Amino acid sequence: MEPRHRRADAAGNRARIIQAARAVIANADEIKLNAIAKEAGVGQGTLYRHFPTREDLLAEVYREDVEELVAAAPALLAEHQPVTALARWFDRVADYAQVKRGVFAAVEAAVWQDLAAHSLGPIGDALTTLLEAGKADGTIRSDVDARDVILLIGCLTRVEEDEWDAKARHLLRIVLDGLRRRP
Amino acid sequence: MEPRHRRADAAGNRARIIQAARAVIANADEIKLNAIAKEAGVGQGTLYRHFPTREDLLAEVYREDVEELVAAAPALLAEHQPVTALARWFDRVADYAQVKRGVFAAVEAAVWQDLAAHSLGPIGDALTTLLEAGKADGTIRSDVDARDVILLIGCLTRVEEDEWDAKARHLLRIVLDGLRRRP
DNA sequence: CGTTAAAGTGGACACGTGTCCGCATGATGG
DNA sequence: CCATCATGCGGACACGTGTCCACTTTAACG
Repeated sequence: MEPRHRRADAAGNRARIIQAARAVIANADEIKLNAIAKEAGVGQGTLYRHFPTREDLLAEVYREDVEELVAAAPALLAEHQPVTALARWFDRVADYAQVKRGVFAAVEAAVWQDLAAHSLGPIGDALTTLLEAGKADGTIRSDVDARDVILLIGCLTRVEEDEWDAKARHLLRIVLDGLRRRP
Repeated sequence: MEPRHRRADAAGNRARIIQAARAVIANADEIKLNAIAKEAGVGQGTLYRHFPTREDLLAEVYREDVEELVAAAPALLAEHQPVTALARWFDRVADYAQVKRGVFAAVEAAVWQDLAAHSLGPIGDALTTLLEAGKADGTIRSDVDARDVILLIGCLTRVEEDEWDAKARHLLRIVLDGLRRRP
């Protein structure tokens, strides 16, 4: 009486949807869900059951990038002072968002969806690690949490392509300064 | 061969659309453009010609609030030190966004649409006034402009209703600290 | 194997957005 | 007052999103 798990074909469809999504994202500049469904050779109902929201799909497509970002946090902490580590991590975020352009917004949406569900999610955990280290040595203000930072980082979503280089890191620097403990 | 101005009826329709928008916003919690058109007794084509985007319409509906916000800047500067004035102005923003809830996002969208058009727009001008005063007396970092701040403030858009009181001002405070000149 | 019921499917459908264009309307010059 | 035609109207339409449900497939069990 095990939960009567899964259906091999369902997993196949799921995989094919992700693959199709990658293809569409790579080739078209528009990301239309129904186009992805068609490309994958499934009905839209199938797509929407596997990925209830557009964000769910994109988050899955870019899961690896997210994992990389998450893994970077402890690594940076091992090498740098907490505030420096946080600064470097912000740099990574800027790099990621620069290349992945439109997708950043969607992934971010997925992240704070996690937050709404009272679970921080992987990115939130990574951030918490960085923030706690900074609080512990007194360089980060004690009244901030991962959620605050994710919200603040969200402003990158609005930065236009052609001003990215000029604005993104600059904005993150301002945020970082805001997070520092006031002397 | 004067520009062959106007059409009295067009102005009337425009006014009726705004009125209808107010009604819909007040009564329904959903803001559907076609519902507004219907309420106003005009076709959707008419609505879309007068207000090409949803933001244009909402910005018009809340023009008064925006003007109030704009007017507050110089008034606050007359009474307080620049940083304090900026802090108070942020408070106003928080108040406004708290009451106008969903609309804040749209108005903000309209604002940075202005920015994209290389004109700061009224809000941008108000912010510039505040920032310049702060730079002049050395309390605000010199490398920020109104656009940066508008982008940063944009994070309020994502704050949920039920955590507004706890988060909004807190986030604005962090931003403000980020804007301060580092001692 | 055959049965059975849950798991899964896919496309039709409802909805909101935004565009487009043939038609009417009202200001203007005669 | 009438003729003219730019200005403006409005609704039909195309499109993308997301939902729903009658039907099919899979795999556990006898």
